[in-house]
Amino acid sequence: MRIGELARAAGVKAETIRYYEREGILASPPRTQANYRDYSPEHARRLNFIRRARDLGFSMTRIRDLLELADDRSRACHAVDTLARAHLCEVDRKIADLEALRRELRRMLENCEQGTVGTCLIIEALAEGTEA
Amino acid sequence: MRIGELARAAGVKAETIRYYEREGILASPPRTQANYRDYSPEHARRLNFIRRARDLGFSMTRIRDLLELADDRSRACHAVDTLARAHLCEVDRKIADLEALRRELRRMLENCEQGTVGTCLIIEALAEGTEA
DNA sequence: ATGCACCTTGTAGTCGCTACAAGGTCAAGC
DNA sequence: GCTTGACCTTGTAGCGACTACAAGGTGCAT
Repeated sequence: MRIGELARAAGVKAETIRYYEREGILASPPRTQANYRDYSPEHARRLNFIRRARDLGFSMTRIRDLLELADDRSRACHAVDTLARAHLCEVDRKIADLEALRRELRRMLENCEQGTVGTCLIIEALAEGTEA
Repeated sequence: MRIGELARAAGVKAETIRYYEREGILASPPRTQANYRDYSPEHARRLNFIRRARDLGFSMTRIRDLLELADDRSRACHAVDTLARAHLCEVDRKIADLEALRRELRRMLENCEQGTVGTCLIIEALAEGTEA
């Protein structure tokens, strides 16, 4: 399997795959005579894992950890649980932050009276900024 | 007002202020004889505006636009409203994405039976990834 | 033999800072 | 007068997770 084919299969760009290899989270595949990367289904599975974890917002560092854990099938799965839980906490926090921000934006927008900028309460809200 | 004082007042680092100047969203102040930046209260107000908008998640590009609008006090405030509304949409979308992600993470975690990695449903959920 | 899609490497750009290095300035204290 | 230390200056490189591009090699069909 060449890089383009794998890329299409996984829904990423070839450059991203090379980037993952450079970063050491996807093993370097063997090369063909023409020096093309030659991927196995195992590579495809691993790339799939990486993409799925990325889509769930795991960082490259966390994914590295997850992959290491995933490779030792006899290990207790407690560590995996811990990583996932830590990630969930981060997501919770991000959502809370964004929701606070949304409330403020909405408040700004509700007060807009569609006059001129000179009396614009949105601009004013931004200019004051002592009460965030 | 020197850069350090302004930085403390605005709650940013001096480097950040220089960065804003380089990016052209904060005007270059005059210099003292010693070539130190010499800021006026007007600079402080503008920096405050920038920080507040940044804290609300506006991008530098959007802030540039907002500042331009804010400077023309006679202009209709419709454009400001439009920018803020567009930003609110983005925030809404981000929240929705994160909430979907959180649901999935929670589902993964609920199924965890704390066995070994070989049977870990979190790892499996990541490995499969055909149903996101 | 020519064209085209694909592959290779390396480098630089994205965003919003942050960190660091090497040096200049200034006020206070001895 | 001289040192110390806090501050300032510029320029450059790093973060994360890619993305884009350039210059060139390969493979296959026509």
